[in-house]
Amino acid sequence: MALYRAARGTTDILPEEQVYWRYIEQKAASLAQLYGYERIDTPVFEETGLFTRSVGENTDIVQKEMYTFEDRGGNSLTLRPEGTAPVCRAYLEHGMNNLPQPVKRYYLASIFRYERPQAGRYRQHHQFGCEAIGDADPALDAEVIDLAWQFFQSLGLQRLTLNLNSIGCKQCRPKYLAVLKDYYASNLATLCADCKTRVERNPLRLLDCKQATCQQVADAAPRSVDHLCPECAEHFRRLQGYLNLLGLPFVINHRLVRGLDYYPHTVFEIQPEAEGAQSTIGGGGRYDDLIEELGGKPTPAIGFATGIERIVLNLKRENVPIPPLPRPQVFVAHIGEAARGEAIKLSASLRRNGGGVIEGMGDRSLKAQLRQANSLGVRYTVIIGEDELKAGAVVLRDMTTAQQKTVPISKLPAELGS
RNA sequence: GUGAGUGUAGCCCAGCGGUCAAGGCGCCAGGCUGUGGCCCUGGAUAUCGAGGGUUCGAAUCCCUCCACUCACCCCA
Repeated sequence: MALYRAARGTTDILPEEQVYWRYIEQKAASLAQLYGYERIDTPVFEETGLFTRSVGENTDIVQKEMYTFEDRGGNSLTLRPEGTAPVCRAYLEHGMNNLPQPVKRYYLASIFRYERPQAGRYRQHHQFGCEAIGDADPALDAEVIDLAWQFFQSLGLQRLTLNLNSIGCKQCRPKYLAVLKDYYASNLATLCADCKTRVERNPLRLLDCKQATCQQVADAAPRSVDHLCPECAEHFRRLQGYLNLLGLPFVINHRLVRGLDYYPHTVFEIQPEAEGAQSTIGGGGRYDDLIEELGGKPTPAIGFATGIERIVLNLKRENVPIPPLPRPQVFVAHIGEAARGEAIKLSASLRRNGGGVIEGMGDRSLKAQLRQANSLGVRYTVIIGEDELKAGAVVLRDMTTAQQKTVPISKLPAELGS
């Protein structure tokens, strides 16, 4: 029947799903506003270099997941695979370093990654993200984490875990990585095949391998928090103090690392308790070196992002009640062609008055039109036939009580308003 | 990129070698010629994922491909 279907890993968001999306977007926007974030929309594609440079040449995202193409002018462009770099690019491009710091921006945007689709994972997904650029205060870390946490709270998601870690800065991280490599080199025999290659390629990733035996090795591995330089240690200590002040129930997870190269210092992730492969619904951290990497002055920053699809998944899983979207409450039915013109005029005037109206179409029987009104779930049906036309009136039927009465057209708005 | 499972109307699905591919939901219409929801009756909608093979005969068996789902990798 259908000649085409949505491309692999993409999906249509149908009206049944839209309730969740509107609910989430509205919560995101109002919460961001409470913390002083203003919305920014960046283009869906950017010069490829922006991402290879910021996300990191050796990350999976850059190596195998980007939608990169050449346009007719020969430029290499890439559909954005994450939201932070474009915001940083805009920060620099528009001289936002001249604004009061930190600059706070949020976005709701499509993200594209060429991956094998599965539950909670798509080739086009959507993120709500916040970025606070231009301040190194650990209080800003705490505020961002609080925003992320409150976001999920306000959505009604329970049973979440807030994981926190610090993976050091440019100074202390290399030293820690050396210690980590040494430790793993001496445990090489017990590691899974993937981990054996990670020891050289991406040692931090060793820590969150899902293999049982690797987890035992990871549990006993040297901890990044024990190898922080004094500045990083102090930052992390103060952050925890602020989080305690806020009453946020964080747990320090020594095995929490993040997949993008640009995260130093603070990293955090929020995970639902429910099982399933996609355990993370939101995460973030500091990216103090990114603005400089993109050609700006050294500028500390922190942000976080959440996947809307995964939030929807969890809202459904936890049966969180979602308020319904408003729909027209009036159906206008007509009997015969003569009444048709009046039905059209009446519908239009009700709408201009601010009321939603659905009109019966075609020359269908009154019975059929009422059936439709019923399945649409409207509160009232207005009926216009020849009798009403002559009298300058309509029949107003209350669909819930099945009571109906004849009212003059001029009185109809008042009747519906009650 | 790797592995497993599944593909029959808009949706849920029966049929697993032999009449027009069954049922439910939904849709349309009638019973009630100007009145919905319940009930009853009727109707429309399926190249049985695609291509090839085996067979007198394939939705059913075999092969290839595609898609979907789930998991790994990785990530939101």
